[in-house]
Amino acid sequence: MLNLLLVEDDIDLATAVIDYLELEEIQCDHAANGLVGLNLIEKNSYHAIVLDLNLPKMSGLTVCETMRNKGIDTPVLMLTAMDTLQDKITGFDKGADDYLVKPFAMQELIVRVQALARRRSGQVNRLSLLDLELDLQKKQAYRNKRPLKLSPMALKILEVLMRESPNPVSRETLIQSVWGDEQPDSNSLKVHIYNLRKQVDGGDVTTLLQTISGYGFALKAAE
Amino acid sequence: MLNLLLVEDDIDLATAVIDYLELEEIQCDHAANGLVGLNLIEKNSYHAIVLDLNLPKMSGLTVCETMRNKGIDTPVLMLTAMDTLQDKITGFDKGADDYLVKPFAMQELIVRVQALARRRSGQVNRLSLLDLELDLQKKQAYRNKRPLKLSPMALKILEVLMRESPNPVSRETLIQSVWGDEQPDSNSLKVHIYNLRKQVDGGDVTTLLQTISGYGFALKAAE
DNA sequence: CAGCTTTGTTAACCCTGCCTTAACCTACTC
DNA sequence: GAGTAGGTTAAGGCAGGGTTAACAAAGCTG
Repeated sequence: MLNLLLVEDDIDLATAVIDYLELEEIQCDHAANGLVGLNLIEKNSYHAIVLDLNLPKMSGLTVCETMRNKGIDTPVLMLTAMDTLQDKITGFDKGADDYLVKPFAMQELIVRVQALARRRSGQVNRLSLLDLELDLQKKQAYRNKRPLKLSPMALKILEVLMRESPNPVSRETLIQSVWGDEQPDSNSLKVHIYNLRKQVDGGDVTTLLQTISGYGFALKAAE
Repeated sequence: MLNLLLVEDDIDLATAVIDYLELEEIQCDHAANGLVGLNLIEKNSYHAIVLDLNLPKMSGLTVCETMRNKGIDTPVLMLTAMDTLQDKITGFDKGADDYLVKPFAMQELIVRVQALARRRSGQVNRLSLLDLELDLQKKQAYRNKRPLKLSPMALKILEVLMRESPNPVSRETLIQSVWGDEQPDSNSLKVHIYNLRKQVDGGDVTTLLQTISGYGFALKAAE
């Protein structure tokens, strides 16, 4: 299920959007000004953010720019009445992923947000990275067309890594997304990574599963 | 440099777009019908695809749907005169990432395509200073496009310096922001700065990491 | 249901690479 | 030429990551 944040000071519009999203079974937090929005963004993890630009306390542009500078890459859809070309260019320049001008059709907001969130929360049923492929329906991965023998848990880890590729995934988020809340209290992850690596990179020339020291792991071609 | 595919049967429009993209130094292949487009998509790898919907041989919607089913997840921007809500919903449903209605401003096409491509390549948030760049997601810095080999601690130091650039940072604040409260009681910082400098300025003409005698360090071009 | 296989967890150990530390070097100042 | 600030090197400790094996749990199979 999608988990959004709406940052919008017009209460009427905000409740309308939230009500509508609920019908679509989309969970949605709400912040009424820029500062509160930024705090929520830093504290929580959302699939996407719908951001009004004309906000009290801190403008939406500043919110977006600030979160990007802090390394938060959640997709942002800017929602505003400012419709000149220059406004749009500025919005994308500050790190927006999409830009929707008021007034808008509720349905369009929804499909655009879903499009933004889609890559991460997985409607795609086949992922690929160079010669590494993952078929999520068959639960089968291939390296260079050769099928890999992966345990269910190794598959989950591979899926998370491939979705984030080429960005690294921290140990915590990896553990969180694979084990959920109750986590093994030992080096299980190390062993799974080891086994995964043996399958993915074993015997092949180019190594894809890189260790990011002190942080986590990343799937990408070595630099 | 970006590498796009434009699938568009209106030759006048296509050449106009391509000419414009060239001014922005964006490389762009062109296909005049859906089938040719799909072939190119399968054969090559693009950063993003601009797809007209009303095409000879095979409609843009079919092209998009087919490539998604084959596991190709290149971002797609649909470009069409069909502007009803239902058209847009259908477009996103078939796997589009963005949807732009004709007529459109060339600049808007460009910024939207760039937004799609940068998200896919994971380059959403970067700090940069001349030819020195820091990708906060990848936890990777580049000098003149060459990746730098930095330890986790060197990376933290670089991040602090880049955020303050071109202002100098005092030793105390640098130590405070990297080590926090319990600090090494020796010349650790000196060594880290040395290693950092070797990576950042090593072998390059312009030095960026300047020493402010008696105070600290600054990242900027030499006077 | 017994025995086999597959999978996940845990512990133990090894090893690499990072951080610290100290010592020495250089340049500049008084 | 001693003092000081910063630069350069090398050594050692240690943590974190890699590797292995043993065991437990769960699934299959005859």
